[in-house]
Amino acid sequence: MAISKTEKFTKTENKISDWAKALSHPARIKILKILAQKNLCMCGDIVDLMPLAQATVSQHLKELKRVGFIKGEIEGPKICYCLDYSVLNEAKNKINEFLNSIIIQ
Amino acid sequence: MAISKTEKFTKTENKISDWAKALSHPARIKILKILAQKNLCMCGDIVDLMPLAQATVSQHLKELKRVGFIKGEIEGPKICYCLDYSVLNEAKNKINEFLNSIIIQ
DNA sequence: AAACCTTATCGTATATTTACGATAAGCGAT
DNA sequence: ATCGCTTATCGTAAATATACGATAAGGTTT
Repeated sequence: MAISKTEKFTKTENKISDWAKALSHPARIKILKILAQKNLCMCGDIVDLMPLAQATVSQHLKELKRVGFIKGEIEGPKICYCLDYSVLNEAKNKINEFLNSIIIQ
Repeated sequence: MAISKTEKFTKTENKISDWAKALSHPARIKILKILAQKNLCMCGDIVDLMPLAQATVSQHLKELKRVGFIKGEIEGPKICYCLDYSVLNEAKNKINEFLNSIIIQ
């Protein structure tokens, strides 16, 4: 974009769109699914299951971390990723609330 | 991006992320809100309520039309936009279903 | 410490997104 | 037909996003 117009919109509008942005790539949807199935997951295992290079997966993980959907903890030489259910729940509720508010009159 | 990797992901992963992409800008969240309040809305009225130039608003409307969240009908010289509740409902349900599937074990 | 494994970051290329002014395209009224 | 109004599209600039190989950074093991 040219210049960010974040300040022209409300906090809620920015929050909803920011969560949506984190969900706006199929790779990130797939990563969230993988983490949901395994509960805890070594970074390397995620990379193995993804059709993308390690560096690219790392970038997607960073974006998911940015909004707080996942957390990573150092486990020796590896990193153990897991979902942050409280943030995911908040996002789920607020997105749902928003969509309901525009659908139901 | 370099090369699109859409074919490497499932139809559902692509669908969810595509809906999320449409919601990934505060301007588009605001446009949906405006349309929800007014039910029907002339394009010009939307432009007047947005902190962006007419050409930019038109681009955002195009993205919302692309995924089917809104429809536009020609009304003489103007264009009347409205929400497509069936598509919005489908998106709401599928996004909610997805988030529930990763939150609830 | 050296070799090894794991993952983040850097550098880079390309595509896409966002934003805007200017213009075109379509309709209504004069 | 021309003028005025409305909105999409074009052209363009700048920012972001996506992808990958290469490298760095940090821990383990030998």
